Amino acid sequence: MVGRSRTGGSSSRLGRRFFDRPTARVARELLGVLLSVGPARDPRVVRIVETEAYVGRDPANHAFRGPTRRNRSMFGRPGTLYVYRIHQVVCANLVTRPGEAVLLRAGEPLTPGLVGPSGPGRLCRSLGIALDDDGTDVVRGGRVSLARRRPGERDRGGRGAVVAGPRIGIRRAADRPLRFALAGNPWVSRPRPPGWAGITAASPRSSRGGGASSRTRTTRRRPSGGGRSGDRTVGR
DNA sequence: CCTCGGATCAGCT
DNA sequence: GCTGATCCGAGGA
Repeated sequence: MVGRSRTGGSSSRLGRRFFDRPTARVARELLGVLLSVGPARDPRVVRIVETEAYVGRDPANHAFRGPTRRNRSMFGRPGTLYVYRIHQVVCANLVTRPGEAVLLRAGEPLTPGLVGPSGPGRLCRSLGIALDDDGTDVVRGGRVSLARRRPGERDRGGRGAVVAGPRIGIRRAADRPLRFALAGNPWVSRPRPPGWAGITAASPRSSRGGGASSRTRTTRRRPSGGGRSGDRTVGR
């Protein structure tokens, strides 16, 4: 389901307007969107399958206490990339409105060889997103860009069922479900949101709208040795 | 300056 | 399922 013809625009690239909307909604609609990083001739691409919204008046939001040197990107234009470091990894967010953003938590690898895009830190490491990319405007398009589909590719029409739940690693996040994921997608990080299991597991008449679960593979296989680190220092 | 704790992840029980 | 590595940012003294 999902309107396949909402194609008001001609370009598949996400524009400023897409991001300049309520954060939770942007987070939800980013599911299914293609995220590309690197040179146009050889980009690393994933399909976003899990996100989290960080809204205003939320203590867990990095921008909660106003602008600082670290979070200044969060006050940039809608579509600005906010990359921060935690422990030893980096996480990427897309700014919606000033002081609010969407954390990219996981992606389904579309580029051969891409590994471990499950989890915000792994997603960045796999794609090659670094602190250098902080402040990038993905609407203008550069090393990092977002699109509904690949160039010349046909519209897939629909992203499948979406499940929501509390955010990961946030205390008292029980207020409302701001974590979104594609139901049944094997690349969604754990713990899985409520409703996830119901889609793939035991559900007599679950086959509703196409087997999102056709891929009965191990959730997180690690091609140790083959795919390699995927850490290949991307450009510059 | 010092303290606290984290939008994580890997590894072990 | 739980713990610890690891280290920087933010805030208070």
